[in-house]
Amino acid sequence: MEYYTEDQKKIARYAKALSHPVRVYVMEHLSKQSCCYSGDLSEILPIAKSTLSQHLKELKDAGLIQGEIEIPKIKYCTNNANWHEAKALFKNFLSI
Amino acid sequence: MEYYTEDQKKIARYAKALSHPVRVYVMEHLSKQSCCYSGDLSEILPIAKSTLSQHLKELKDAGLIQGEIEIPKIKYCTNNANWHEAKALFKNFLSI
DNA sequence: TTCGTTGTTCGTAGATTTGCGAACAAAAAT
DNA sequence: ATTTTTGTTCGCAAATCTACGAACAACGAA
Repeated sequence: MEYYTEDQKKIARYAKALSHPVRVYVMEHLSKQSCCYSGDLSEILPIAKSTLSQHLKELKDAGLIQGEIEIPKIKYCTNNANWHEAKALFKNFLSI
Repeated sequence: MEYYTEDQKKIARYAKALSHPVRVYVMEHLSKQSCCYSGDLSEILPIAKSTLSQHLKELKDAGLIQGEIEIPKIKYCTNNANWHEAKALFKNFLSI
């Protein structure tokens, strides 16, 4: 038996990914410049590198961002397909 | 030192409130009929009454809903001021 | 080869979340 | 006074989240 729609589950999943100020910050940052390096964020945010890495992994697991190796760094960009899906889902959900 | 803006913190707070399918379901349900009773939801959703009560409390603590005593029931309604704030914040954040 | 840079993964700790049933509280109905 | 209805709170367990430093991996530079 399915009690929740796929959309409801997706909204909850994306909302969970955005349920921490660091991750909201990152997504907002990426909205402005589409890509950035972990090191850039690490200099700005008051958290350990390892903690930041975990937050980025959380966003990556939710599909909102993706990493691209650019030796010796990793370039993080928004995953546009999923980001647009998230936007559309929220737009509908919030009846905006 | 403030690292995150108030808006970022609010978005994270509201997102956290919406980070579970049950709570997305409830808000969607309330969007359609503005108010409902805990018992109504309890008949629909496959969770214990006590668990549902916790989810409603979570939404209440986040400010998205409010309860009104209507003996012997409690009528839950959306908290319109905060729901609109949440909409506006997400709208801006998602650049919709 | 050794060093420096970048960022992940590991190990750990404490807090929070999710879930349930049982117990409880408030008030109307019998 | 007892029962019924409605929903919360308590007590507990398991899982997840957040955070840190230390250790590690990959690779270019010296």
